Amino acid sequence: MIDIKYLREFADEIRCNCEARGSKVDLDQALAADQAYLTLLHEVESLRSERNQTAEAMQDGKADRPVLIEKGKQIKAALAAKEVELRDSEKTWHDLLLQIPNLSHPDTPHGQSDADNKQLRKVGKPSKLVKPLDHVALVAKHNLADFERGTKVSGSKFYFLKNQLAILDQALLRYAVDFMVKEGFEFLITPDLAKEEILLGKGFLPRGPETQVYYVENQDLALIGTSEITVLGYHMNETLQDDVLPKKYVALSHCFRTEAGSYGRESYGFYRVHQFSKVEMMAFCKPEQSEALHQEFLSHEERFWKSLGIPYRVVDCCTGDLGGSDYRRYDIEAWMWGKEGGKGGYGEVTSASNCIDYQARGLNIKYETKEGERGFAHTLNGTVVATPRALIAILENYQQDDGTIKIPDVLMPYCGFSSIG
RNA sequence: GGAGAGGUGUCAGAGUGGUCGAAUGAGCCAGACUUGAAAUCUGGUGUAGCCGUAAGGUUACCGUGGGUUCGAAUCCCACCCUCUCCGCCA
Repeated sequence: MIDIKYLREFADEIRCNCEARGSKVDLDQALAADQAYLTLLHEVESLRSERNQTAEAMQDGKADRPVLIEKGKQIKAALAAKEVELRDSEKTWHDLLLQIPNLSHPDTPHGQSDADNKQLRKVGKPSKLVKPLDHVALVAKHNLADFERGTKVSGSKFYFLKNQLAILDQALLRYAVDFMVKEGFEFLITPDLAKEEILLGKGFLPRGPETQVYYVENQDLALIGTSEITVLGYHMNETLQDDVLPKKYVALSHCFRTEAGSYGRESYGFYRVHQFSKVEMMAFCKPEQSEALHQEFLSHEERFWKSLGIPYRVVDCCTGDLGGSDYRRYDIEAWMWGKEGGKGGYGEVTSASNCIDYQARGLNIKYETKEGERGFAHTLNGTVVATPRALIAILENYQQDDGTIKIPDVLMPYCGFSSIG
């Protein structure tokens, strides 16, 4: 959530930022709602003050009791009506406020969509293959997954992982966890469901036609789309002492996304599915620490993908491609032979975001220094690896001309085999 | 799932209709005493919104949400959570 005081003071800057990000929120409406809310707040508070004074006058017993009681009744009635107005007004105001996206880093490239993202570097080269297959063909060739039965059991975009690929999936997740634990990250396996209030605090849009979230019927629960939600919730309503900051976690969870409205080539095979597993970095820190931590996250991601031997590129996401809570985001895109109709291309495998205080404000996560300085913490998140999407990159880049698939060196100890087929 | 107990400030723990943002103790901070420390003494010590240059004022917060009342930490209702016992279960 954006800082309302900042909005009041720098409305024009926010307006420009909303435009750059392609946000449809009506700022004037939000500002008007804020004014209306404040006016009502003053009215309600002065009525409450009057009520309190009347009740106090009652105690000393000097005044005329029946008169005071009558006055109290009148205040009560007036207050009841105003409080309803106040509550409505607050909801309107809050709903609008939630739609305002985060500020953008000054160096963030301007653009409309992911096509305008700025490539920072390319690392590694795709190996030369006579006739590279895409992962769907490789999976079929080696009996590594079952999409048809996934659909039969759970619907489209569900799958079963099978045999060596299922082992590889586990190996990759475990390798990623070990990789981050070595860096001093605290390991969490989180719940796969979270309360709706946490999703709201994080700034996810609530139940509605555009939602990406699976809700549990008759319960205040949703399946998480990322462990970012549960790890943020972990410190919700807490004040973190600065001697423990930055706090760095590596979290493992399943992730569930409805992927409403996404069809076609981008959802081919494992690329876009309803359920996946993800190893995610999360950090909570003081404001002055977040930029360096963001770079650190990116460097962990790059070292991880380099260690797998997968060619990739890094992009600095443009304003139009940023999520609502992102202040700045870097994506790593891995080489995949199945992209661009078999010619090969880069597909997103990680993203690292600095959300500054946007998420912390919504979830009430603060920091406090010994000197007594208090404020909202900064939060960051970054993917280490998500499966099965990452498996696409491994299968397609490690296939050999003889039809077998090699296992990346670093994963062999986790797999117990060195090739498939 | 059943029975019982309970949820109050950093912690422990009082408070059963007004004088309670909340006793008392501990902790913490500052000061006094001391060569230093301990002990002792004195003072201070929650968060957030709004108004205000500030001093300060005001509102809200005693698990959550409703209700009763002129007035609620205190009474009523619902829910959540914790603990103990029983049952069930990977």
